[in-house]
Amino acid sequence: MGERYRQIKSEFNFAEREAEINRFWETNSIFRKSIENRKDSPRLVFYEGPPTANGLPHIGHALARTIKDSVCRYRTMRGFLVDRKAGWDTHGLPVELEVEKTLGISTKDEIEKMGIEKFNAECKKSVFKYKTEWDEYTRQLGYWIDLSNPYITYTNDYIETVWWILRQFWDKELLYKGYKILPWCPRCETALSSHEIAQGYKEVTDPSIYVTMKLADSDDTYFLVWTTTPWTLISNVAVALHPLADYVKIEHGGRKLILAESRLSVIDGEYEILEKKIGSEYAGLRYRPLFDFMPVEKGHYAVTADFVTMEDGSGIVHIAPAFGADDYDISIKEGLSVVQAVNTEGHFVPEVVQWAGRFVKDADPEIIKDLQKKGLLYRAEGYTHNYPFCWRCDSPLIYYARSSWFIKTTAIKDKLIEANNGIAWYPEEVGKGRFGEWLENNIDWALSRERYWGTPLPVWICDDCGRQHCVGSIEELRDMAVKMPGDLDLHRPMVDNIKLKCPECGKSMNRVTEVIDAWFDSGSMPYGQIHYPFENKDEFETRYFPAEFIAEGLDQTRGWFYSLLAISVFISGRSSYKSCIVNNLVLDAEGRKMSKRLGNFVDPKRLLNDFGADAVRWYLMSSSQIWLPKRFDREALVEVIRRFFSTFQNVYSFYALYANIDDFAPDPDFSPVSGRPLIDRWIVSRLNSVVEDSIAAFEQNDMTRVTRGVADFVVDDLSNWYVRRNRRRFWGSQDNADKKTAYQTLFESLIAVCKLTAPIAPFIAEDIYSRLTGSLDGYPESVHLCDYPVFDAGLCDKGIEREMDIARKVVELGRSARKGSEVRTRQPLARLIVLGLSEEDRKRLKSLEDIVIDEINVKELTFDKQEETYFVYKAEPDFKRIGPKFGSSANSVAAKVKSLSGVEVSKLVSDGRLSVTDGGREYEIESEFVKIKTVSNDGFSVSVDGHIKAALDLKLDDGLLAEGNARELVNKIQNLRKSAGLQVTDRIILGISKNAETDRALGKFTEYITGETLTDELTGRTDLENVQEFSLNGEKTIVALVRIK
RNA sequence: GGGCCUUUAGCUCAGUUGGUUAGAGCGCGUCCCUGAUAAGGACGAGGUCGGUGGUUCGACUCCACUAAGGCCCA
Repeated sequence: MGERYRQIKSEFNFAEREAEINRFWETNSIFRKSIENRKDSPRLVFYEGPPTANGLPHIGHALARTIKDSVCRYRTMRGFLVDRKAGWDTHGLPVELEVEKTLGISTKDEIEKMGIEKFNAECKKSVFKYKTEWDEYTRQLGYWIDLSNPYITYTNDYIETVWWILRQFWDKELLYKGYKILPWCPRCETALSSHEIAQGYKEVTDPSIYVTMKLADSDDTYFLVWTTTPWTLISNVAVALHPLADYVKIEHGGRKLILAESRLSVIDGEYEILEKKIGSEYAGLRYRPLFDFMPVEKGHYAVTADFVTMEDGSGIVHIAPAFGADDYDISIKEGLSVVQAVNTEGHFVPEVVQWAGRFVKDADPEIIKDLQKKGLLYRAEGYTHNYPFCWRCDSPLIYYARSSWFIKTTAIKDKLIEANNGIAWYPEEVGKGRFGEWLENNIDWALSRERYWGTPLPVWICDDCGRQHCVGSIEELRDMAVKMPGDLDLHRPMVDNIKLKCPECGKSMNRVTEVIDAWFDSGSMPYGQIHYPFENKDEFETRYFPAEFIAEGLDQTRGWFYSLLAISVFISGRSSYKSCIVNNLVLDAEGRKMSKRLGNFVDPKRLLNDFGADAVRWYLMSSSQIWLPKRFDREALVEVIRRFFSTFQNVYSFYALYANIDDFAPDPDFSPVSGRPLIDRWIVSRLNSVVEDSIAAFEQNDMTRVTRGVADFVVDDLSNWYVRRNRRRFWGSQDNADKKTAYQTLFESLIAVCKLTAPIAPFIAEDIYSRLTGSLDGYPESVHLCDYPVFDAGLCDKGIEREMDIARKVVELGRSARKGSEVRTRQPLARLIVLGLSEEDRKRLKSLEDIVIDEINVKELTFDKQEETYFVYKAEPDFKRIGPKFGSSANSVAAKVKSLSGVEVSKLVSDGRLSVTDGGREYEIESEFVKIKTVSNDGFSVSVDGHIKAALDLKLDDGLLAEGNARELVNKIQNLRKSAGLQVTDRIILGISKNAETDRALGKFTEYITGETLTDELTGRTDLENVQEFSLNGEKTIVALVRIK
């Protein structure tokens, strides 16, 4: 026997097979060839969102990467050149945090003490801490991306591009220094930008307290003031009321309180309203401060502000300009003092003697207690709301007045919105909804970070004349530098040490100390990855920009999607990506977010080892739409293997088993599809329909539809119908044309399935493909070097598909009827009668009658219209419906329904209603009131599906019984052969005991029995080596056999 | 408080422009097949399509309100 097609070993393991394929790809540079192959083809630009390698990859990365890889592979197979350059995001707080942890330090003081140079050196080392794991993960997942030449955001080239971009903003006066209230991380001691705080909202319960502030010129009147941040009370300078809202002064518990009328519900117990005024009438009223740690030059009186709401609190809010954007704006307007009782680490300053050095949030309970002691606390409770936390270190953020550098994105807001409208978002809602909303509410990008490991902000300021200059290239730096270091590294502290000569006054200029938001780095990657414009300037628009697509998780909406858009809209006037595929989170099996706290992370490495990358990839694409939150389900993953992969492999194994015996080599010229049998033309047509739909789905980035369509085809059509129906064609020992045609059709189908599957399950596709083509000439060495299948309308015949649908439907009905009759399939029956088909469908079915006859094991397929010959309709009352309609007479109606004749029920079914008279009363029965059943007439077994009915004629005659017995005997003999351990090719001597039933079988079917069972000698002996006794139609029967050596 | 999304069988999910009887896989039950065989297949049970109201001859589908959950933002 030849081994033209390598069989799949039964002990094979997915992960091992994939490792082997990976070696094949690497040894033969398949990835590189897949790109070089297309060197004369149109380019399709793809951008890789850079991960950070100082954390381990998780299952969510597998989702985004599978999408990216599948689309890129698909596009390559469709004839595009798709460059895929990897990238690493290397700057920023997460890196610094990791290093602090390793060094056992936690403040900026400690960093500066050890020296920025040393600290940054550690950061640089730490950046690729898990690079090995990432590379291995990438490889194991089968993610084809060029890891050999990645862009790295910390290189001088990359930073130079970022500087150049910043310089463009500078020249347009869109890079500025401002003083604003910013979300501030007290642990990291730096401000965060809006897209950073967007990453870290959490629901928490904070104190919600009402304090009383005594009016300055009254002994018993107080403002009732609400706040959720007690620690800011120490920096209080004013209280604010809504100018137009109604406020009341009430007598309550022995004192007078002022609060909003609509917030009186916060008062516990009795009160009396003394006066009612609008907010503005209280403006200017002075009050006595709760605390006097901090001097206040101007303040401690009531102001009015539109932002005061009547939704919660008392309608009077406390104002601390240093800790709230609204508060700060008011203070500017009113000229109030800004009191800052908190340092950059979030601790109280020394002046706040009582709590000096305490972290403000920790001091809250004590402050509340203190107020209570002084009798100034009216009420304290909890307030549950979403509060921002640092997205990396998890500290609660505080709003804090700070100077910072900004990019004036609000100046290009309209352009951002316009550019966004031109992006094709998948799914659409993300772009139009979530991202669009975000852009509508755009605020300036807080760019600077008072940190160490990042792209230094290239702004120098003259010590003397104050002139500011933004450096846009290394060359410019060199030109302006007083002294350049030899071995240039564009990081702190080396850059800090470079002084420039002021072009204005000639004095020395120093760099500002800030570095920039790492999101600006990653958003610069279309330019930075090729060192634009210092290199690749001319090819930029033709080869590198914009990307046809990018694909990342939903969490990048405010992150990378935004930074990419903001930068490219400004630099290039349009979006750097034409389409964007957005995937949702991978949740655990209970639908909860995977988190360290819950410990419910799925270990991706283990997953890949246990099930293989293909299964993980296919599962991620097929289980649900990628834009829905995905519940990770191990069982479903196993099911992918069982249903699709195993079936696919099984079909291959079947092909290989027989094609090896015949040493078959495909030759399409030998049998053009048009000349092949109907069932071959059918499977080819189905295949083409799947090709057409897969392409359409891929074009919409709908990988879910692709996977489902392909899997259904392989399982339902190719395996369960085409192969099963055609087994006998492959068995024949003669080498005839029909067998070759069957091989040819199955070969072509398998090759096509390999190609269809290749983008999403690249390993199994490659494996089967290489087994199929390994011994053949003229095939590319890898499925990934092939073109994606092309839809051939000429081979797609919806008529044939419709025919087969009907045939399969009738077969199903026949089986159902078999089941109802309890006549086993082995017993042939005379005929199956089909009713309810149109003339056209009858004709269609007739052409496939052999299939139906064979599947149902009947001698004949006929058609009829006379339903009553085979079954009668029977109506059963549906009490749930009849009851409400007929009330007390429901029972008599039900009885009438039961007594309806078959003819009457037919009429009811066809007309939907039936007029009846019952006990002199006339009414209508509607078809909704009854459940319709069919009852087979004697001698028939009927099954119904909609308007199609199939009736099995149960009459048996001698001939049918004889054949049934023969088949029963064959079945028993085959079982015996198997249990005796015989090979399928072993010849035997067979003995069958003598009785009426075996005589009947042997009378006509001796040849059939001996042929099927490979019997050389048939005897009546029952004392052979292997014996089986059973009942044949009630007669005790013995079969015995022995292998002929 | 705002935006977006989800809700269909015990579980995971389909359900195309509104159209006869709402589907699949798993699980469950009952069987069949035995030359793809430590495979394969069939049949069956199981659903008031989150709820209420509306539009329509007709609603899982469109509209309004509402409930629960998720993500994001204030």
